[in-house]
Amino acid sequence: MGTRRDRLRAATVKEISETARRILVEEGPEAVTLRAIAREMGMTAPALYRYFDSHGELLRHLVGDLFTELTGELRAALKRVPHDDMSGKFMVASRQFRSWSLAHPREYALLFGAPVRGVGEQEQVDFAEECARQFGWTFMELFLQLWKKKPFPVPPDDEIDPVLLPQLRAYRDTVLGVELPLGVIQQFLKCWIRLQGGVSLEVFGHLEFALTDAEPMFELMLAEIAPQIGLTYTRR
Amino acid sequence: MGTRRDRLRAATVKEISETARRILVEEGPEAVTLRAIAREMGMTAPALYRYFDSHGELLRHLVGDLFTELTGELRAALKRVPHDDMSGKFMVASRQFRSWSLAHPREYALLFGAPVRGVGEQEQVDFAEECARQFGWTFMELFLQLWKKKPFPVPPDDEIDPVLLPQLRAYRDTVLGVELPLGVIQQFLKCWIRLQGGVSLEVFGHLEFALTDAEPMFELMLAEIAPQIGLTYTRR
DNA sequence: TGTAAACTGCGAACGGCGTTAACTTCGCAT
DNA sequence: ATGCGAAGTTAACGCCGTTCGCAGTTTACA
Repeated sequence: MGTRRDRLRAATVKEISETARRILVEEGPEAVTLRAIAREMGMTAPALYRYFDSHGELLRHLVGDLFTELTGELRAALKRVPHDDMSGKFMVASRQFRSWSLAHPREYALLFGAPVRGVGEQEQVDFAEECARQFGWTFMELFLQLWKKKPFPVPPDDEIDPVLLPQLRAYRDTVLGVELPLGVIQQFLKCWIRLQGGVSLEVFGHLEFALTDAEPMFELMLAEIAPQIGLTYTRR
Repeated sequence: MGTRRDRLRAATVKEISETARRILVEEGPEAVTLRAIAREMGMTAPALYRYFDSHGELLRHLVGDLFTELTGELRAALKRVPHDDMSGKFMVASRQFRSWSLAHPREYALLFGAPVRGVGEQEQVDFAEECARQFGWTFMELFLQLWKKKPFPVPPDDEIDPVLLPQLRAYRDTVLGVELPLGVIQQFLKCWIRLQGGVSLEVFGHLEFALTDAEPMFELMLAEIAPQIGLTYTRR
């Protein structure tokens, strides 16, 4: 398997990814064209079809890489927090997510923006989708640790919206495959929606009508969420 | 002003807008091309330049129209609520915003998605921007009425983050031009971020990893927000 | 009323895009 | 050494936004 051609091929794939990434950062998502990538590499566009079936698949691969990078940074940041400091872990994960998003708005748009034509359609088992799952699991895992270590009050099943209940159950049993009250998942979703919702608005500039620096609002949100899940808010 | 040519011109502008809108709805944002619009109208693409300086400006005009439509629907819905029922007004406005967004995902992406190249750059005083302001004011106005009619507790200035304080003050004095505690604006932003943040995630499909129908989560959010601003949550 | 200006459309063209097809070149296994 | 398949090329097709020059029509004014 270690044949010379295989190594060359792997190197080329890597160079394509890196080139695409650089163009994305420097010139924005719409500049990530096959011809631009090829040009930058001293190749021609059709040659890229030896490595990716289409422009969309190349972008999807890029999305996967970005998810992996983001996940890596989150996990690295989490590791730097003492194992028993769950409040610290939650704060760090949330703030790190926001930081990465603000530092990489182009990339963020690709990962969490409106689904883009040519990126959305998956063929069979998707690489990018798996990376996204990894990312999601990072937060979910943290949340589960949180609850297992120091259970916070969650609503019993019969107080959860009957439309929501089966959805939560399906998600728990099919995707998560863990045993825990559905109220925990409801609480997780509530928190995650606030977190990512807020970050999305900020990254896309939809708070600029009133704010030049939305960090205080983000911290305010953290301070409001923390006690809901049995944590104590700690300043940066 | 009522010259024959002026009337024809106005009619053409209107037809262009409607055609663009129809293509947007039926085939998605990336299908709204000058050539497609012209084709559908029995014209050629260069002719459209007699009416809009560029593709981007045409899209910006479309954005303005969409904002106006959305604002109109919100105001109409608000009018159907008794004047003194502020809880009802808040619920209706929030739910109507979500409904419109879910019913018009393509349009929503154009209005509230990641800033699109060619749409973002404005030249001089912008039509779309003014329409967006109108939309924003609809919610802000409701919020002010809310507070004036039945003031809810808001943090005093010296409890607001010192980084946030001047931003809120600038927004109140420069944009709003009304007299009210800065804590009210902070509270408004907190609510608006939750509202639009949640709707954005849902419309863009970023809750589908766990939910097929996010309405219960939206209602849960409303139920949590309502008491924070002196309202009582009412079911749909 | 005659005429010049302004407006509105057209076709052709430029460069860029994704993608396909035919063709060459070169690495590598038998 | 030969033959096969991988990796690259060029040429082409049909899209796209945009510009230019030209025609026909409407308007405004002397």
